[in-house]
Amino acid sequence: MGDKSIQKRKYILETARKVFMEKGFKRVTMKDIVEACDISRGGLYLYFESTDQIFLEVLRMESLEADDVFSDSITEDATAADILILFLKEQKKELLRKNNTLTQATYEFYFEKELPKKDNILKRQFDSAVKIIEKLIEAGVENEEFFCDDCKEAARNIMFVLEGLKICAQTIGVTSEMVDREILYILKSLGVED
Amino acid sequence: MGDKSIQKRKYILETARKVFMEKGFKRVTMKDIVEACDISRGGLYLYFESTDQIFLEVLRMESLEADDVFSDSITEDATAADILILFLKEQKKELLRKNNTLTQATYEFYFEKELPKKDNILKRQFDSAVKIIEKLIEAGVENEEFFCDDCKEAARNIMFVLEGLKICAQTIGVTSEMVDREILYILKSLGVED
DNA sequence: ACAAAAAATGACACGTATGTATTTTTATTT
DNA sequence: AAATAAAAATACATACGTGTCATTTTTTGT
Repeated sequence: MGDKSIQKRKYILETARKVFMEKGFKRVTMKDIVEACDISRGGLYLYFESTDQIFLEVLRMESLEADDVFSDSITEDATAADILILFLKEQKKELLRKNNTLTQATYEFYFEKELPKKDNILKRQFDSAVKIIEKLIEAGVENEEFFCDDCKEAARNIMFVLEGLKICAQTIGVTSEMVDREILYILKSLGVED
Repeated sequence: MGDKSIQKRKYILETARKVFMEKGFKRVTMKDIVEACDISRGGLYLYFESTDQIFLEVLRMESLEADDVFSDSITEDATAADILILFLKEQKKELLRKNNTLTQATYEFYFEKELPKKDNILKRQFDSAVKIIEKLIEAGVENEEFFCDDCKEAARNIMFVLEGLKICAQTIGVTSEMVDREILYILKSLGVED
């Protein structure tokens, strides 16, 4: 596979990502991707053999980028509380994005595929986020910024709340104010008085 | 529509419910329901005009039953903490049920239909659960069982955690221990020491 | 028991998604 | 520039889901 082929593969993935963002996972067909990429049906099969494969690769791209944003923010020179707030604000922005269909698409994909619950991209993302938040809280406790008995559990709790907000945003809708209240509640539970 | 028709309608809905529980929403076709009910394609269309309609009615049934279970538990003669623990245990049982595909199906349905976020069954269920938990916490605060500044926000927080656990159970998997730890965390945040 | 009405059936026509195989176009090599 | 290889496009065969409709079966009333 030549350099040009690799470029085209990448182009297809990027275009497909947009399609998934517009339509979710289940409503995207090979035809949709073909049309978005302005290539032929047969051509697409030369690069990918199913929408599943395409979506998985899109997800992989996505998770790499997410990690980057994450590590960028924690290398900032700020207090633990600052970083946590930054992180929560970032999450808020993400989960309030109108028609955040890539999130939907991910859920749909996992629902349909009945993937192994033990080892999948989502789980790895979740676990790594928990670890980072845990470290953050530990640092905050050292600094006496936070008060917390069980940092790991506190970190997990934050992630569950965020997941809850995310799915609610996609189904019953959440307002900016609701998210803010949750963020305040989280901070207060760590003993942060604003 | 005679009494017999009503019976048959009910029979179809109950059978369809099982099908949705096995396959989710998106993978269920009229054919699946027809075969499960052991009736003909045309016959089904006499009672329902789409899988959407069937699913919505199944959901409605479900939400009515859920309300019943709920009010049963709060009429018990017990302390606020007891009732809250009972409720959380009930939720735990529900969310750990292997292949809880009706939950999945509900999400899939809401993803696909892009229903009004303001007024839908899920939202009504969520809001009513928040209200009940809020009342419960208020009662607990009166009793000095709980400590809590903002009962409404605490109630909302509990619901978001539960929603987070629910979606995680369906995608990345959660263990019984993880749920227990969350329940303890919730109780501790209300000042309950076990 | 028979006619009329109601309910149920199964086949049909239509649309759409998939994957492959053949043909055509484009690129590469000598 | 011709021959060969690679890439892309098109057409095709298959499969499946939907909704309707003519026909058959069952139920109901007299």
